[in-house]
Amino acid sequence: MKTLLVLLGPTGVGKTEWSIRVAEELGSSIISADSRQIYKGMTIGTAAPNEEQLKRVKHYFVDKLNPQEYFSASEFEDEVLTLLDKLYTQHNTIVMTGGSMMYIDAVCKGIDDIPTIDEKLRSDLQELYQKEGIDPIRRQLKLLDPVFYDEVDLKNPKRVIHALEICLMAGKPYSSLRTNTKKERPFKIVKVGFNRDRNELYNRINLRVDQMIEDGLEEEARSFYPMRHLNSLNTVGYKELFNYFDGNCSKDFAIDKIKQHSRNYARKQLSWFRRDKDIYWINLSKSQDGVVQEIINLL
RNA sequence: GGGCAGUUACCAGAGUGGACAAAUGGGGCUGACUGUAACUCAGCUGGCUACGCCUUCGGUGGUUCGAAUCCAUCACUGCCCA
Repeated sequence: MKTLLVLLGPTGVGKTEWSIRVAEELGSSIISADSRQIYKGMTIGTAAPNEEQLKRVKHYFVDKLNPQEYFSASEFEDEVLTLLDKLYTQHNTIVMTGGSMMYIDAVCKGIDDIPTIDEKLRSDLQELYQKEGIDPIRRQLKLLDPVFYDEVDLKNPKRVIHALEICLMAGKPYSSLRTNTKKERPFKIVKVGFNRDRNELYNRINLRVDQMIEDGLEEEARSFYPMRHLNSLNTVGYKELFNYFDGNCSKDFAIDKIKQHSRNYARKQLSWFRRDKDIYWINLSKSQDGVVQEIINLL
């Protein structure tokens, strides 16, 4: 039986190191489910696996795309499934690790087939939104897809706009494209979540940010400064420093914000993961003895 | 030693007799979220045996039907003069 072992958890919990240990034990490579580590050069700020770690285990989807390249959970789904096909000819178990909730779900549960929005439409709607606010967009959505209109959070511009984009792009209501079904996969999925006591997790995050600064995060961010408007750079650790480069705040303030936003992100990840009843949780604040074995026993 | 200003919930900070468990912001917590998701959005944030009750606005004592708001006094803090 082919198996995908998914190791997930909030940022800073220690996924990278633990997943490498597990992968080493299994002789597996690692598929990284991280929407930011996938970009080239964003190494320090995203706490991507370092050289030594990359040497120990082959990683996929790390340091792969240019920041200006488009990517999405759906592309991730496709590419991972293709890759798994190939890897399963050699291995029975593959490890996937990361904290990007939607990327993980895309692989495990599938994502509905929705047209990719072309840039013109995207920028047109964006312009409309900037100029006239959300109302005209809501009205159009109500006309084109009354069903979804009743479901969406109308206060969430991103969701409302996106729904309209899809309707216009597809030429039919977004709701008609939503299947609400979990796709079957030709492999078994085992999900393990790493967590820690909240205080410890937050301490680790804070210390890790200090370490990033020491390791040269500021320079790394500076190299991306000209690309700051790209979605890939709308990332904790960079956007705060951009703000500092702009002269809007002190460096210390930016660093504090990086810590804070990282903590907030960790919390949001946990909130997303908690919904998933298939996750087997391991608290790394308790004894770490036998963790690798505990995970392997789940297979 | 003298003068002035101040002390409000986790923090900052409104409120200067009833509409106050107390504006607002920050922070924190919880949650929603199927294609830009490290995004975007929402709720809660004194306690409780909760559509009602209880304890709060530095301490104490007063005035008043009623006080975070007025008076007295004590404590602490800041600025100014010695």
